[in-house]
Amino acid sequence: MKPRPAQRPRSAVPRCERCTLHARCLPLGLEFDALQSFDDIIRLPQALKRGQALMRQGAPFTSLYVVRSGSLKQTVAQPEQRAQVTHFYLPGEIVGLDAIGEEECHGSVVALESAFVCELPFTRLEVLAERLPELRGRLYRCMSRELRRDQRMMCLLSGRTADQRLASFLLGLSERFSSRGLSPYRFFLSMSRSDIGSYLGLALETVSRVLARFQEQGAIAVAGRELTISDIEALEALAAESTGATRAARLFD
Amino acid sequence: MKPRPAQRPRSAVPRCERCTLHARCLPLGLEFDALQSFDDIIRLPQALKRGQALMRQGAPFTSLYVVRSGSLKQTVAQPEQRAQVTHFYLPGEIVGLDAIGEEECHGSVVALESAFVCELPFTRLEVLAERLPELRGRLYRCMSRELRRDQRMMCLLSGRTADQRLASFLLGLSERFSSRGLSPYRFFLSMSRSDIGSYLGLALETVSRVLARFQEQGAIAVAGRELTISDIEALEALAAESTGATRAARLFD
DNA sequence: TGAAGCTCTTGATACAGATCAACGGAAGTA
DNA sequence: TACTTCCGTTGATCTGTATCAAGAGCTTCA
Repeated sequence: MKPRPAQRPRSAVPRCERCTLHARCLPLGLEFDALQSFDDIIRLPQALKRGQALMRQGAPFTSLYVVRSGSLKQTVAQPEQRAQVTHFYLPGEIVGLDAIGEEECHGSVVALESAFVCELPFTRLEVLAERLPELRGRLYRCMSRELRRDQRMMCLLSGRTADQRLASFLLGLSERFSSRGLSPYRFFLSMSRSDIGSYLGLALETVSRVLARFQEQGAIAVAGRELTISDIEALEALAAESTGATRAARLFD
Repeated sequence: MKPRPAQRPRSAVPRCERCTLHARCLPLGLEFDALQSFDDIIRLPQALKRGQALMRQGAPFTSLYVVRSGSLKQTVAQPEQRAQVTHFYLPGEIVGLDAIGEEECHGSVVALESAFVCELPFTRLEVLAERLPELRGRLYRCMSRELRRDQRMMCLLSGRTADQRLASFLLGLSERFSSRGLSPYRFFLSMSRSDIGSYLGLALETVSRVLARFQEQGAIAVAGRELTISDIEALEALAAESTGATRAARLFD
């Protein structure tokens, strides 16, 4: 069942401006008037319950969504293959950039916990972008940044050990939470070990084992899904770890 | 604005229109006038010799490039890590989309063989996109498509065997060549085994061994870098192969 | 013509991580 | 309350692929 957007009158102060995520969201850098226009095309935050789908793979693409609170995962199912987790979305991040220019959604997106998302109907966004160069630039930049992020992920997936993948993953989360004003050292993993494993190309048992080892080594403390980074430098060292592969890399220097 | 003579000289016919790649390139779908404008901002094809760099990681980003002929690879070097191949570019493909919105190039791009590229200075492209909605759409679509491509790659890298990766890689190349009017069954691998291995997250020895095995099985024939797909269905079966992971995936049905 | 570099192939061995299996706890449900 | 289901942990084994090693072709260049 699709959550229904509430109707609302146009308010004098753009809502986006008052949103706590404003500094990290798409309309960043828009002038007051532009922000007002942007605000007008947004559909009010929709609530999602844990496990509820925001998009289904193959469904027609109509809107981008910005996460306001909570978190979501994207999964892609390919024929003859286990569905894989391809993204985790945190507040301020944009869902659906990979569906632009196809008529259909590339993967399914599901809430990992109670969440709110703002809907941006894409055709209206395009019309608006026509007269707001700033917005166009923001959109390009977001997509380009995502391209780089995906490439970093590709580098992580080929060529790096389970330890390195997990350490990088935790550091990445830490940074994302931190830049949202939350603690970089203590946060809640809204995804299961199985989700993490799927995302990182590891078996869920491996995820569990490596986390346990990191804890033994004193880099982190885990209790269920509550995670504490107790020694971030140790974790960074684990992410960069000099392995055989790295020794070989030195030959290129 | 260029004054246009009443009677257009032959040179005013947009070069893009006569380009054999026109049907696959960025300006696809532009009207005559728009194409003319587009043509105006292109810098004439630049020649690259094998091994020559088009971009260097960290260098300032100024232009997108479209491959006219030949092929290139992108490599990303990360500290404490072997440089990894992240992309191969074939004619008609756009280099640099991942650098938009940063000031610097995300990876190095090097010619794998003699190549020609068309340069599109990005600021001029942006100005042009301001008044050509078609072009904007094309740009979004290109970036979005690349996002999906990268995600497919991520799925390939996590969770799939060496055989599946290699088979998918060959099929992907086949399709790209085919859609450029070249033979889908017989083509030249301009990249080394080592490049392929780096791209697919495999050791170069593994690439060599798997290719040899595919040949034994009658799916392909390889002689150095000359590749023939002798049984495309066999290759497709190898790419989709039902492994343990797949059996598990069936549980989700 | 040979020497020096490459790239590619092929064989032997080692190991990281998958898989199989069993169990305990938490959360929801009848 | 007991039952089911999901999630996480831990142990034992197995295997795909990396790594090490050696040699064969191909280019390039002196």
